[in-house]
Amino acid sequence: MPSPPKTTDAEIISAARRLLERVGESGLSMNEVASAVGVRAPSLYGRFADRAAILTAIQLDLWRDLAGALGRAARSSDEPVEGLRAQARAYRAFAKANPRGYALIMNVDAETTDEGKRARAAAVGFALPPLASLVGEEHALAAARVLTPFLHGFVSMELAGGFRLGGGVEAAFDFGVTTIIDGLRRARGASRTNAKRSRSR
Amino acid sequence: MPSPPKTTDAEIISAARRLLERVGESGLSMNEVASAVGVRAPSLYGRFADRAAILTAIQLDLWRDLAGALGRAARSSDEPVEGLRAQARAYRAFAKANPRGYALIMNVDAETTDEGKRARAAAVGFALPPLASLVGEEHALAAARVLTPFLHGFVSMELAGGFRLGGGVEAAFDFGVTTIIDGLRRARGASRTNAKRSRSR
DNA sequence: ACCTGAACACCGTTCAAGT
DNA sequence: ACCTGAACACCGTTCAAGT
Repeated sequence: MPSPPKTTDAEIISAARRLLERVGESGLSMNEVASAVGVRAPSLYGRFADRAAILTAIQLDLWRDLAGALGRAARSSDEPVEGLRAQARAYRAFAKANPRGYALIMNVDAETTDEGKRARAAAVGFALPPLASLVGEEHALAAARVLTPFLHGFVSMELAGGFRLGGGVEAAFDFGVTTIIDGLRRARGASRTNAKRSRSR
Repeated sequence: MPSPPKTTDAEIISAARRLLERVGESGLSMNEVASAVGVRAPSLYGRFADRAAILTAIQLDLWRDLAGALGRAARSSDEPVEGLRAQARAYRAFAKANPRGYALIMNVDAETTDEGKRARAAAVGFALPPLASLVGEEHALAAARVLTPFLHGFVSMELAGGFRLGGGVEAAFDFGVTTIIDGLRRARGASRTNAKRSRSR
């Protein structure tokens, strides 16, 4: 006499994600996740290997959401600078909407699956085309390694309660994005520090 | 018949810090901290309110170390660009030497005491003088809000295992620092986006 | 086929008892 | 004065038993 499932993987993940935002990673217990989907803790082990597997699944979910938001932003404009600005805004908005989740996917100790790595690469990748048209194909990766760290650093400092010395955080963010894009434009061609070799000579 | 102390606060903190780097924050148990200093877990509660208090004490210790390293770097050169470069290198070196500790002090969920806030402000403050001579007193804070997020973002992405797309991470870091300093120099005076008001007109 | 209570080894924390 | 074992409420996880 087979028992019908009381829940699904997807329901567990989304319940766990909501719980994560409410109680933080260390507060996310198997008991609470289970009771949020109307089941007992041991039942979760039929679907996920352990607590870490649930966290990993949440991460994948978050990476996909972030990649989606960045993709939409990228498609919002053909003009590279405007496209980059839109992505920057979308990135910050995502982090502010999912602060605990954002911290989770950026965590040092986070385990990642191959799927997670792919979703992560996709998210990072959306900045490359506009950067390429801004600084040239061969400097796009180097440029991404300036802009992306700034975005991550800014929002994670903001979420951690930084920027308390006054002044608008919104304006500071825009200023940072503008300054970096300007700096990158200037570095175009001039710097070969981070290019493997300079062919055009 | 008074029992002599078997350990000290300082010994506990430094043992806990070593343990943190080895096993990570979630692996740092009161049992292990206690046994590392030759005592039983309940004894720790005579010195620290709870586990969170030990983590907070570790954070203060780390902020002081970071502030010390940045201060030394700041004093290494009078030339603002060279001073900023030295601080950037010191910042990255600190994070790489204390990866788990670095993650701890930057954590969203971290509690902070007033002492911690002061040590944190001191650490951030060392970049202001060279930035002031680079972009002017009134834009120094805005400039710090571009450079510091980049530094934090870069090292935390590096520690999290980012930058796997090839190319030298070292060179990428230098390129970022250079690009941002250049961008900030150019923005001097031109941008009033993030200044409260423009007096010089 | 799926869910469950009971059990195990752990954890942070409290507290009365020891010296 | 400081340290300790015992106890409590929790936690993740396993597993035999239920339907």
